[in-house]
Amino acid sequence: MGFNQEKITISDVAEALGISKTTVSRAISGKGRRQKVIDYIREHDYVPSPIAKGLANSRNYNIGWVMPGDSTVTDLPFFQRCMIGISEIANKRDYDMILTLVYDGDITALERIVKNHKIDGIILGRTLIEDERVEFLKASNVPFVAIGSSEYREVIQIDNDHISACKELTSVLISKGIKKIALIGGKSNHVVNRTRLEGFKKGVSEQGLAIDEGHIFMDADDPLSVSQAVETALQDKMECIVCMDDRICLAALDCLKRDGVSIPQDIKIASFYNSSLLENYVPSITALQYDPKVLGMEACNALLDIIDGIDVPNRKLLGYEVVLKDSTKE
Amino acid sequence: MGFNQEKITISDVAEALGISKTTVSRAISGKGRRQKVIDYIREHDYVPSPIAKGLANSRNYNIGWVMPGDSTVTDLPFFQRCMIGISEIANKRDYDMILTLVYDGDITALERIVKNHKIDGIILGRTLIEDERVEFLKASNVPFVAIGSSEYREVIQIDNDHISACKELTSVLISKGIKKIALIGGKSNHVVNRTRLEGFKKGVSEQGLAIDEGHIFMDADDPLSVSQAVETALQDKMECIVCMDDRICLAALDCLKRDGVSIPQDIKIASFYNSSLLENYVPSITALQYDPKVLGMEACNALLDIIDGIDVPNRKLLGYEVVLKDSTKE
DNA sequence: TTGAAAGCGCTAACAA
DNA sequence: TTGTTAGCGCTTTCAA
Repeated sequence: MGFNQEKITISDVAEALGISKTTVSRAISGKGRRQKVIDYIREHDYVPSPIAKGLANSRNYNIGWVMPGDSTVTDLPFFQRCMIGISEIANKRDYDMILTLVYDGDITALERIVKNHKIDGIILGRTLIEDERVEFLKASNVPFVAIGSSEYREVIQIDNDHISACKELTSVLISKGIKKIALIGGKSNHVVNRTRLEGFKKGVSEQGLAIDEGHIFMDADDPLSVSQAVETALQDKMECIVCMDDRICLAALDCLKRDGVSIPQDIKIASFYNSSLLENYVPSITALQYDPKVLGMEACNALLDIIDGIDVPNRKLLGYEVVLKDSTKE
Repeated sequence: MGFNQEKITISDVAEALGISKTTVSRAISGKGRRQKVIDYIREHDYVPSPIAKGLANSRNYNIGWVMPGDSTVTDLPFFQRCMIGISEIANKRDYDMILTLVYDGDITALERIVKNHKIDGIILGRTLIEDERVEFLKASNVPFVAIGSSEYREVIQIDNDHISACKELTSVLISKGIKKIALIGGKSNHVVNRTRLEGFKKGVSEQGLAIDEGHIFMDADDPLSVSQAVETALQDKMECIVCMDDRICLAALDCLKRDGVSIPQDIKIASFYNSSLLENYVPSITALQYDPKVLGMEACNALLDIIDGIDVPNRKLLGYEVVLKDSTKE
């Protein structure tokens, strides 16, 4: 059973050294510090079995990384970067990552790893306003953290500081003299979009402008809706279009190009999220810059801390950069 | 330790029913069939601990899915689709998937899951001509299968039938009267690219044309190389450009658009790989169509069969579709 | 500090 | 068909 390999166990080590398993175990876990043992296991490269270890203290040294199975091309790079951060930290702390795909309205895959006790904790990849995954996890008492903010107060959250970031970018734009500013946003049941909207409004208010609800286009998550929003913005002679994410921004840019509108002469444009998709665009696009990898690392550290019984803050917000480029030049 | 939950064990079930653990165990694994037991465990929703089960028969009911950590935006959708197929089958067969990112020249993450016995087998995400991952896995005696072909004979491989597919598409194009045909390909140390090249040449030969090595541009894995290749093709008045994958095709289309070359009037274009990136292009692009999800499913089934001691064929090739669209219209 | 022994929850001989 | 027993490889009381 299993694949053959030099299966040297803790008993072997104990026997070879003429001491008890207990001593070996202690030496390994840093309690007893017997150099002999350390040397021996290194030399014979003995690796403790995580399965046995798991059985002994009901853990399996795996965490679950839950990603929406229906992620679009544009989401993927973000999740990939998070994932890199997660697995880097996980491995460093001797954990591995079980990847689970869940779909809207079907969380069976999540239920299975929890019920089967395949994981010691879970990292949630994106949060919704009403999130059945969160509900389920709370009910089943599994340690978990969410990447992205959540309205559920008790949930441990790691997020970028979208509010401050969006507020700042908006504010900076307005302070450059822009008065008529439109916002095109994605699905409003994604927490992140709500948060960005909030930041935007704060930025507008901060600069003493009125919120122009007529030019805030939410739920524009397909090219057609974006196109309609852009057309309206053009007709109403808006000076700047702010897009909530890279995909929307790209769609908007497409429309503008199609219509022969030049940037930034005819209209300015900016994005609340930068990504590889947007990076090489000409003209260069003013955008907020985050680091999803760090998000993953922080989330993983938080989760493992919780598992280890260490207290972690309920909410951690990470930094951002406002990067001004040609698309908003005077 | 671990999160609290109604931890009902096999002993509890045995005691409650006044029978032995063995009988319960057998009933569960379908040996003994005692309806009483089945009913009881369903009712009290008892879930056997995979950790204990694992310890007892040295398995952990996890498979490793090894993906290149430095995948580009264009690769991601392919891997995602594979992944969906893998986890679907894995879950169905009561396994979970540990995701491991490896980098060119750094396979430590792979080594760790193997050495730590965290997985019962491995699926490799892409194959290289000289593959240190393959070397390592062979040496360490872990069951594994590769998605994509490999030159290592003994390796179990699941792949699309690229040779036939590329041959057929090439052949079809030529049979429509095209004589001067250029090929732009990616990294030649990727097995898939070698295979596609081979299929292309076969198609050309099949139609009685000579291989025009001067217009086969390999290792064009950046926009600049693609651009140079396209320019050469245009200068030399090629009638058709065939691209090895969607990314290259997209880059080529960019060049053509930039140069004001119209498709298919001025030049025809086709791709050996279709994807969501290419799908909505105008004009529609002639391309080969595969299903990465099926690839994942087949790979997973093969791996689990191997783990279960069932023989599987060394090589399995999946189907494809040649989809002719506007980009190659007369 | 060290070791003997029990136990984590399951499976697999071996007997009955 | 059923039960008894002995592990799987580790951690952790509890004494020494």
